Amino acid sequence: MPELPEVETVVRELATSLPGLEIAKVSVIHDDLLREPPHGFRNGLKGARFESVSRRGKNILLHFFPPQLLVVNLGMTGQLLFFAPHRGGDKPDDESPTHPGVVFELGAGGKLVYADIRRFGLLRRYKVDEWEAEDARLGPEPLDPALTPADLQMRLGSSRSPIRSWLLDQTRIAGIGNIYATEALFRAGVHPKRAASSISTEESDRLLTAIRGVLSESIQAQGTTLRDYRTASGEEGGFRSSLQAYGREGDPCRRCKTPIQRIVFGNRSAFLCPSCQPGP
DNA sequence: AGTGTATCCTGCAGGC
DNA sequence: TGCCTGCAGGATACAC
Repeated sequence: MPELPEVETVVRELATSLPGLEIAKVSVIHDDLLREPPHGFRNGLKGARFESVSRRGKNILLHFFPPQLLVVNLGMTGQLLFFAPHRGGDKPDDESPTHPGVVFELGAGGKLVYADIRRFGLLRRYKVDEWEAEDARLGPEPLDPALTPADLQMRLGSSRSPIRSWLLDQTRIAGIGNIYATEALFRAGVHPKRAASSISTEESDRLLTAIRGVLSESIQAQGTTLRDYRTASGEEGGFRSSLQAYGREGDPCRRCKTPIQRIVFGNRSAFLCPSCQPGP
């Protein structure tokens, strides 16, 4: 679930609540979520003050003072939940996540909880320059106006990989996952198995428009909840009912009524309308 | 350079 | 009710 719109939603919420708060205590429940020993992680973050929150691709960037970053990738089922300080009468048990992985107790009495059922997520600390090196490995942001249709086509031009695989590759373009790749290709009328290099100028224009449309509409709806995704305040995203292809195998295409088809390649399901998205 | 496969892990839906 | 299989938003590593 957590693709660009879901991550953006979480980031926007956290950006209104975390800055200025200090980490009072760190509890690591599942150390397989980290890339370093838990004691180093705890000691490195205790006393750190949140400065800002931002996003890069599908990564949540928590910026601290003194300068360092905590970069959170939600994997498949990760949640980053903010709990404001309690007042009398609250029942914390009702809102406690079922699969906490790391708990940050905040100076003001609130807490930030990373929860993750499958634990494919990752919490990594970086020095600022270390992160810059990682950042440089990611492709451009699809919503960045600096990315032009001509840029996209130039990047596509050199690759013979299927366009769906190309879109999922974070080093080529950052933030797109299986749901939004599926939806954008449907909107653009491009078959998921078409070679990236075979995409025409007109098609890459349509594709970029479709990518931006589906991502920004989903951000408006606070993302897509299939099962586990929640915003930082625990809400479900509302974009699921707007999906036109993803998960709709056998259902009629909303444009032409042809049954939506499911195919599998690259170890992932792809959904398409065989009529609106003619084969490679 | 690409692709197919496997891995990490848990939970749920569907078939029997 | 229970057991089994397949499948899931992601990232990465491997052999070919």
